Amino acid sequence: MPELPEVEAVKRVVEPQIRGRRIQRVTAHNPKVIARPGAEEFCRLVQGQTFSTVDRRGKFLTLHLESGDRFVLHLRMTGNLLPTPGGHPQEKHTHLVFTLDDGSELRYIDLRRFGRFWLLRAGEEDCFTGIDRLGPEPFDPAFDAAYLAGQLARRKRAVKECLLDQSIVAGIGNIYADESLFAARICPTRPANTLTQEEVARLARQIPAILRAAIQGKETSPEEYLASGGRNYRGSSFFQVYGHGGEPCPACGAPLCRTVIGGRSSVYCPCCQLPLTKER
DNA sequence: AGCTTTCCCTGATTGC
DNA sequence: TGCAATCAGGGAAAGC
Repeated sequence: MPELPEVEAVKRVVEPQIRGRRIQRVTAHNPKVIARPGAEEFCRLVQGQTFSTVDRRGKFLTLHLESGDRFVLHLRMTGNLLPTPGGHPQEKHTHLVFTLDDGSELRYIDLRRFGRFWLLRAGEEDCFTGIDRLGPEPFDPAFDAAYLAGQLARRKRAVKECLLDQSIVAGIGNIYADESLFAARICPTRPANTLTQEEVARLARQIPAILRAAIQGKETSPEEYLASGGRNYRGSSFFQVYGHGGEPCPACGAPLCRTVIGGRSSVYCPCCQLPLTKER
């Protein structure tokens, strides 16, 4: 489940491998991963173009082409973007293959087929992908305690659900929502509008800190990335609470609670992240 | 506008 | 051994 740090890791490892490479051919094994335009037109328009830079915004990647055209890509749950040498064995669930001018390939692999590609022409405004509806990047100076307080104050839903809302802040998924709330010592079920100023300030500070640390931990080489099939982010030993329900809290030793919030599996410490009490 | 529900997908796991 | 039910979850869309 790639979130901001994993998508950033993909950007960093993929960009230098495709930049300046000309696309000789595009093969769409599964047309459904191409949301716009149709698969046939997509392949025709992209063929012969040359890759330029790669950008990340929230969990979206934008692969720029030298013409000014660009792909937008969302990996959703199980998408992988994998540069491979020519002749590399093809994995199951490979939906899209870009054959490059040095014989290497850029492949899109996605077990559950939730991921999507969009092609936008040079200068074309993006009102298709959802990037235009994203909230600020967690590293943007605009994402501060005052902004977050304003967003949370008008919502009654659980604070964790708000962190998962991409229009409030971009890039957080289930893992880093739990990790950020643990670091800020806030119970994930707390109604968003009941957080104190201090709690909001802690959360606004911890979110970028947790994500920055995760990005640093995701640094990978092209060889290592290829060997993992583009799934090097699967490791979870790094996490304090995510995936550790029932185990002792790393801070206080109390058993971590597992519950479901907004349909998402959630883990928190019942001792460090106290639920709302009457005094508050 | 905010919130809830449903849908899209397949592999792993569980139950009979 | 085999088959069905359940779960995992990011985001769009529809309905309240």
